[in-house]
Amino acid sequence: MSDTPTIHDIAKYAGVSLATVSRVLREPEKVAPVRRSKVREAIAHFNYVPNAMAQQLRQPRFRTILVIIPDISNLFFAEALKNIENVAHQLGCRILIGETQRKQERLDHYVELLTSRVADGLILFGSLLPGVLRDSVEAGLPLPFPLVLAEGSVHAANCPRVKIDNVQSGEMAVRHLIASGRKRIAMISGPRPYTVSMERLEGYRRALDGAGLEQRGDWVVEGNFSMESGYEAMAQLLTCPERPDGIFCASDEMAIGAQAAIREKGLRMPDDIALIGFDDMRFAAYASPPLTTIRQPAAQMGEAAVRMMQAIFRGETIEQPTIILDHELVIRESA
Amino acid sequence: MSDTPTIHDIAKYAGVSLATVSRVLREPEKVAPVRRSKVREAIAHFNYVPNAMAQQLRQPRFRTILVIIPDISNLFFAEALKNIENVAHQLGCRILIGETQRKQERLDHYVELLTSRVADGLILFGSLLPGVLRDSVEAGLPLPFPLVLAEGSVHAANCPRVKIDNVQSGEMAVRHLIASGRKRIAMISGPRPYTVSMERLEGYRRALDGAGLEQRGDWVVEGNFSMESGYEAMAQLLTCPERPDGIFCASDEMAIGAQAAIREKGLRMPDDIALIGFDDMRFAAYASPPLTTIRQPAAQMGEAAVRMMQAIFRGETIEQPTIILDHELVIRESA
DNA sequence: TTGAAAGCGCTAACAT
DNA sequence: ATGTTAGCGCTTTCAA
Repeated sequence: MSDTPTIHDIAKYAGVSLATVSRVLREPEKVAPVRRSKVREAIAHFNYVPNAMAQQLRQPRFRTILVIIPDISNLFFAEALKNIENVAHQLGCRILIGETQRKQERLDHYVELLTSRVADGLILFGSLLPGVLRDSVEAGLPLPFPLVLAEGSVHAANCPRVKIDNVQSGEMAVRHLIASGRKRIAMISGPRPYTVSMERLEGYRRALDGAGLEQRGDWVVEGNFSMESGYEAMAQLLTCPERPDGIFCASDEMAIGAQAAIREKGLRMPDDIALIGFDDMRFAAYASPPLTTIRQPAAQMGEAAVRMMQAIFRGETIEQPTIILDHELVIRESA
Repeated sequence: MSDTPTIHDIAKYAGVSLATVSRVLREPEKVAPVRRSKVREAIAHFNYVPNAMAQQLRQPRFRTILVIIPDISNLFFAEALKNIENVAHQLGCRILIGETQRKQERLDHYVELLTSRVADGLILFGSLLPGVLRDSVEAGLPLPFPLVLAEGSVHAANCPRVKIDNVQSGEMAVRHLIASGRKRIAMISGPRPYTVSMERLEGYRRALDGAGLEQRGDWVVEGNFSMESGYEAMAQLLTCPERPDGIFCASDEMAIGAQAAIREKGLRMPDDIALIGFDDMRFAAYASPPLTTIRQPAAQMGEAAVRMMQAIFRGETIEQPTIILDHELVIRESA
């Protein structure tokens, strides 16, 4: 924790000018070998590393991407994040992570990192929109900083985004339930204000309409994507006069909560109740019974988002401003 | 994405000097109301936000903490991280997160953020030690930057750290198994090189010794903390000529994998095999059967680490350089 | 090939 | 109460 050496120290020690030290650092071939090694020696001696702030100030390079997610302990985001880190690493840029806990205030706080130029671009997961962006995004106005929307929940005019087709995948899930002969199909949906929730619910409705199956108000109960809420929603569903024989959960977490409620009642899956989740997170295969689910490609989503951001940084025109990734039905044993 | 205004633009627009603008920003009461509002108007007009790099360069405040964890999709770390974010927020400092995936190379890459002063301090989870620190930490030499060790796995002389007592908690887990009458107790341990793994294993040994119970080489199998490895380790344990009737898993993830293997064999928990995990992560309560486990206070650990870092920043002398947090036995249904 | 000097955007003495 | 000025640590013309 001793005092940090600056370029001056190096210059003095090596008996050269600041400019020479700087050159050794970034275009060493332009410095005579003798001095070059003198400088290198000094650098080694002081254990010198240039101050990144100062470098950045003088010669701004795009480099830091802020990634905002609603909840860091949600495995879907964790998985996406992981790949974002990986790809960003390769591409030589830095990742900053912010967790909003779905609070507007925290989101806005993080977004200050962009306006104050600590970060150069934003990859935004979740359904909240930063206050500063509210007007511009909706109206399709130019944005104050590079932005990529991920998981596709915010309604934004022409902003680059990467998502899956939530209504189609919701429909696919419910169709699978229908194909196995279920007639009384319920849904544990995501929280109401979020578009992902609404889209998956829409998929559920379409599948039911398509098959001419009954739809009842008390067969749709709203959770908040957590296991706890899944458990409670399922408990409630189990009290319905017409007990459902198939359940579509808008997230695997909720499905795992629901499974616990079903097991507690001594009911069997899929015999008594078939259950399908959404995400295919790491735990799905180890659930009891192993969870049938719709796979959302978290890793790919992360990668695509970073690549889009890079393209924006480079000033390339984005040929495909919204990328829709493939979802996939993963059949295990719960349905 | 238009050109960013600087303090000059504001000054010119408001017809005042740079200094006045700067003052309005940080000590507004020292500026006459008329000009103050003129400046504020200009700020609003340009939508001006000071460049954080430049601020930081001029007036360095300790503010950014780098948190390095092995695996972001491991819920234990996710949980700790969450609280770190929260506390740091309150304390007005920024968090950068780095994931090493247990690779020395990635760790060292992240540590450059410290030497180049993008970050001001490091909270290090996991058992890897950055290359730059190897000598100094072991020898107890002064460190090149503020460091707090969390989860207590690295052997470091007198570096501030926060951990739990892994051997005692391992012992507690196994004692619980013994108390329920188990005689043939196996362990699915963490990976060998890590001290946390070794300490929990030591706890297992002590408990067995204390009770005079048999210890067999094939009753200890090594996993890597993942569900997959837990599943495989359990499958292996199930082939032992003397089948264990109690299992201590060094992580809940491995325990959940092990549960799947046990269920597949049609064995019942805890009747045929009692199982105890470690961590008490979010999924433990929803496992089948709900997992008995040792609770590791992830959130507290995060909070304590941040507070220690703050103390170092402030130059306070740390009265208690190593904080040992309490673990706790959480009895559910698997043992 | 090298060095002097002018900034990058901001803050804080020091004057006034 | 306000403005002038000298940096923070670095990069990059521009001369030499």
